[in-house]
Amino acid sequence: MARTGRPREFDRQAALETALVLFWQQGFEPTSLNQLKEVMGGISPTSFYAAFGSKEQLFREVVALYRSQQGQVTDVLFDENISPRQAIEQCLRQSVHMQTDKTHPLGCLVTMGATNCGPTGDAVMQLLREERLKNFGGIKRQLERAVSIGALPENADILALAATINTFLNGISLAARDGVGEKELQASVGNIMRLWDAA
Amino acid sequence: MARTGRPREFDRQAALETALVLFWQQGFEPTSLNQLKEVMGGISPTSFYAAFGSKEQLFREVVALYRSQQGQVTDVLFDENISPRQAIEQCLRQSVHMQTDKTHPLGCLVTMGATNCGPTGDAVMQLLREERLKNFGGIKRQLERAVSIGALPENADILALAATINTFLNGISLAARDGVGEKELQASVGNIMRLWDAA
DNA sequence: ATACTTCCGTATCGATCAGTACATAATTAG
DNA sequence: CTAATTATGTACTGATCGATACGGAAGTAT
Repeated sequence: MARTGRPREFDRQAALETALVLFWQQGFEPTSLNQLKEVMGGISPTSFYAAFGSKEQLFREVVALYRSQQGQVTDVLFDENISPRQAIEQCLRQSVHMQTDKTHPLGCLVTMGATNCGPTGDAVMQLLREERLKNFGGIKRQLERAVSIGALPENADILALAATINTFLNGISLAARDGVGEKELQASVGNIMRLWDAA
Repeated sequence: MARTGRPREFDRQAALETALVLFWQQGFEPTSLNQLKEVMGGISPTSFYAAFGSKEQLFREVVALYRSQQGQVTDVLFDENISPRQAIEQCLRQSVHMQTDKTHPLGCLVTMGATNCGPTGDAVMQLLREERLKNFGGIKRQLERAVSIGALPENADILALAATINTFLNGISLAARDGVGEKELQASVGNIMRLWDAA
């Protein structure tokens, strides 16, 4: 049974997708309500707030959507059914592929979505930071697992290797936005993985 | 001979320094004139515009100041009087040291100063992008020099190695802001330099 | 002294910010 | 039908954005 009341006249999901693109391009703070309303189908402020609550709540929904779509390239970091080395390499290769895909904004929303924030944007900055730290945690856990199953030697400096991988992963976003191509970045992933083999 | 007219009542250089700190913390767009005027000694809008022209012009001055101070850690990329390997390693180690120094905002202004921009911030974004691409160019030139003097083999994939180093360099800013310590990041530099030795 | 130059503080500009008030339209429930 | 519910469009809120107008203050030049 459809719920009561006047039906919504715009596609909520489609509006979320276009909001995602805008936030991805510009980040949280410089993206204005007017811009959002316009790209979300020219909806009215009343419709916007009735459907999404506030700019920050919309952003949180957008981040969740991103994580379930393009951002799932990092999910493999938490997969314990493949080899640790495969998990890391797949994460990096998929991240490079996704972030250099010109069918959407370059770089990563979690990495770049809220880097320039005034005092009002602290909560949003923290939201994305936690997402990044989750990924860093996933990297570390895969390395620990690698040591525990003998895929990496006991004396490997896995904290340093994890930091190296994490830092490289962070850097992909800016590199992509600065025009570095997928080819060079995939070759760079090959370099990073060579560190694994030498560890 | 002192120049004519009423003398300025605030220290222009000191005001620039405090503006640098604020832009470094928050980035270009979310930093407001009110915030700037306050930290710059509580100067009036008239004094601000007379002395600095506009928010964007102030930012450009701030970037130049940063480049001449903290940002000079990358100048070594253009030094042809030391070995190419030393140039790269010094750049990375100094960058890590500077960007994790808690006496000023974490990360790098050139990397993070204008990542979230609306349509009005394009010029500033481009300014920092060009600074980053200059550094990337310096990395590439050092690698070419290394090949030319036999410090790297002829068949080394220097474009891939340059992209790896550049991407890592980009990533240091976010890593530092997310709380990764200097120790782990210096160890990561050691890892990156291992790629050089294996090239 | 007077002109000239430069900086100062206050008050304010139009535009835009995120968010709301209010009356109305469209649907379901009874 | 009426009531209840939910969405709609228009108009508008106070706050803040970057930037300016204007008159006076403080210095130098002659």
